[in-house]
Amino acid sequence: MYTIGQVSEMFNIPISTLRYYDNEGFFPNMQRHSGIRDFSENEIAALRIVECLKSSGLEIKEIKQFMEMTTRGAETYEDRLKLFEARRDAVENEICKLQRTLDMLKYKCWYYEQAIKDGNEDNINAMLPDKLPPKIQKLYDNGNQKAV
Amino acid sequence: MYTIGQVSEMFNIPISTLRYYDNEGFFPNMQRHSGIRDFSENEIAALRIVECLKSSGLEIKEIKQFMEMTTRGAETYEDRLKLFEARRDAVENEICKLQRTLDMLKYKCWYYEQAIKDGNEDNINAMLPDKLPPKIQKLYDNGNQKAV
DNA sequence: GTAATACCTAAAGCTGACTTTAGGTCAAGG
DNA sequence: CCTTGACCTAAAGTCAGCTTTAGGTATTAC
Repeated sequence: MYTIGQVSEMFNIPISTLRYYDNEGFFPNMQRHSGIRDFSENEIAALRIVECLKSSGLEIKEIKQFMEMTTRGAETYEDRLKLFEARRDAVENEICKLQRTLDMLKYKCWYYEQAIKDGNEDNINAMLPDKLPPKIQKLYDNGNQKAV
Repeated sequence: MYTIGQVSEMFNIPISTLRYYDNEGFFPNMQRHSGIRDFSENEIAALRIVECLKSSGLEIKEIKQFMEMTTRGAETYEDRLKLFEARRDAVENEICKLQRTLDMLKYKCWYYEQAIKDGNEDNINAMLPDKLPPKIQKLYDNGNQKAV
């Protein structure tokens, strides 16, 4: 059993945010003693799922809906599976997108290293769009790919 | 040369957003003819950089500062390099974090597949926290890792 | 016995990133 | 010649996700 202050420290989440989450219904079974919240292992587990769903890009109101599902037991297993599958696919997609962003950023690092050496951007710009050194060309092309 | 409507179509960005970006100073050298914006290859390139910096997690006002730097020429090469290096590191970090999220989501998919087969979560919960099938255990452990 | 600390609520406030509104210009088509 | 469509501006509005404020209770520390 933990107090809100302890959970705040453990997870590095402001107390105000934990109370906000509680108001949103993220801890449907949380107990209280004389008004004070009791975070049990149950709520800790819920919070971990909340963090996971949040970093997968799910909105607060959708997390709320998921928490409602968990209170409805076995009849929502299928829906919950579908939700996690959709989140899994979304995150896989997001990782691909970030990989392209990363390649673009690496290209830009190379670009400015060269510009610093040369004192200007003329040499580099003369190589665009397809006469860059092979490794850099790859970063550049990959970084400029359109989303699928 | 493109009109705002053409750029909007090309990039799938609302016209209102392009005008907002212009007001924020993202196209410092854009020309106009009798009030109407002329997007040249220059602005197209700027927009690509904006998109890249945005998906790296940079805020609008910081993108604005970057655009100011580009207008100050060679004296800001070092600063621009530092910015891109910082963004590169941030995105590498974000990809790692999303990889952990992804493992957690995959674990949850397995979890609900099992729950559907079993009709309840009892068998699975009896395996927690360290008696899961090896592959699943890996996803679970990795997904529960704390950020570095 | 009073002061500091950790908890509580409801409601208002804030920030970022747009988007919508209300009103206007200008060129081409029927 | 008038209406349709694509452009323009400044300013107000929206939405998510918190955070702050104002006011209160309960326990421990000196």
